[in-house]
Amino acid sequence: MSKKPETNTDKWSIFKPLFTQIEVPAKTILLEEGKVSKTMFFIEKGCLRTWINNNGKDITTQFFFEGGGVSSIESFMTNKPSLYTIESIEPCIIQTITQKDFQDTLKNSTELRDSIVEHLYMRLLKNQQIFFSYLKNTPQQRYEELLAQNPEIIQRIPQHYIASYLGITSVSLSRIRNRR
Amino acid sequence: MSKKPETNTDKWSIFKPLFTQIEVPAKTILLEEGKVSKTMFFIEKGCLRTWINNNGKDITTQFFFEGGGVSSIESFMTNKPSLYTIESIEPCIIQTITQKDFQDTLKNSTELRDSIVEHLYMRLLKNQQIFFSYLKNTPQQRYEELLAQNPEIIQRIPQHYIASYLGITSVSLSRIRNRR
DNA sequence: AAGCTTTTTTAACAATTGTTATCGTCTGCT
DNA sequence: AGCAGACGATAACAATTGTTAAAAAAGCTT
Repeated sequence: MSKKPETNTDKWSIFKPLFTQIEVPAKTILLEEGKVSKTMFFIEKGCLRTWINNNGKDITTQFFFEGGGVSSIESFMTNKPSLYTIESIEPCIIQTITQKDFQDTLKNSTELRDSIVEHLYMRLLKNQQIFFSYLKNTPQQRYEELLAQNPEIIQRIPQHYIASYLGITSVSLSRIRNRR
Repeated sequence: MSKKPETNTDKWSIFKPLFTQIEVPAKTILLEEGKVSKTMFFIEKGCLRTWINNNGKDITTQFFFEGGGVSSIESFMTNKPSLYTIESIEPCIIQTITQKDFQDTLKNSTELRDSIVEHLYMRLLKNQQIFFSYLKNTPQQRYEELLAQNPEIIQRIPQHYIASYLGITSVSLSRIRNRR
C-alpha cells in the first residue's frame, strides 16, 4: 500500500532540484520492512513492488510503474518503522529525495503541507477501496478485476507476484487462468 | 475502518461545548454508505459498527465502543461519499458534532490541525495493519487473534457480525468455535 | 548455443469454506 | 404470557484453495 500510480511527477515537481538519480538492478531492496523510511522514490523507468514477510514467504501488496511516487509515507513522515519492504522488479532509474530535504521544503510551503494532507485522505480512501474489494470478492473475481482495470500488471509482472498480491498461491492462480 | 477505540474523549475534549447529545435505539443507521458524512460521533454508551454492502449482504468492517470516536473522516473532511455505513448495535448515547462546527474549530487552531494530520498517519498505519493481518492469516487465526486481543468484542457482539468481520460466514465461524 | 535458474503448469490429495436447509434457543415486544 | 423474529448450531454436499511434487517452459548468463 503506497501511492497510486498517478501523474505524481507534476504534483511533486517542486522537489526536482533536490532529486538524486539512482539506477538499480532488478530485485534491489530500497526500503526494508521494519526500518524507518529515510528516502522517497519517484520512478523514472522500471517498476517496483511493496511486500510484507509472512513466515519466510513474501506477500506483494502493491505495484508501481513509471511516473509513480513510492514511499512508506507513514514511516517517512512519522519516523515509525515501515510495515513493508520496497523492492525493484525490473532494473530501474529512480529519482530520490531525502527525508531532510523533503521536510525542509515542507516547512516553507503551506500549500505543500495542505497537499500532503489532501494526499493522505486520498490514500486513506484508496486503501479502504483495496481492502473492501478484498472483503467482497473471491480471488477469481479479483483476478478478473485486475485483468480489466490494470492489464499492464498482468502483462508486465511475474505471475507469482500477482498471485500473492491476489492473496492466493501461484498454483491457484495458474488454475484460475486456465479455468475457462 | 475508523478510529481506534482509544481515549479520544480527552483528545477531542476541545469540542465538548459544541456537542449535541442524541440517544438512538439498536440498529439505527447514523451514516449511510454512499452519502457524505456531515456529523462526527463520540460514543458515550453503547456500541456501533461500520459495514459495507455486498450484494445485499453486509460485511462488518469495524466495531466501536464507549469512548470511541467514529466517523468516516475521509468523507467528513473531503466531502466525498463514505464507503461504509455506520450503525448502532445496541441502544446508544452519542455525542455529535457537525461538520461546520468541527471545521470552524479547526480554522482557529494550528495544534488541532496538526493533531488531525498525526491522527491520519496513525489511521493509515492502523488500516495497513488490519489489512496485512487479513493477508497473512487464516480466518481461524484471525478469530484466535481477536479472542486474545479483543475479547470484549467476542463477548458483546452477535456472532454473525463477527463472522462477516472475519471475512467468513456465520456457519463457518460456528464451526471454528466448536472445532477444538 | 548450452546450461542454469526462475517461472509456470499440472496432478493428486487434504483441508477449509460456502451453500442450503433444518432445528432449537433466546430475546424483545405488545 | 405468548408470539415473532433473530440468532446460533449442525448436517450434507459442492466448490475452492492449499500443499507437495514433478515436469515443462521461459529467461539469463557465460
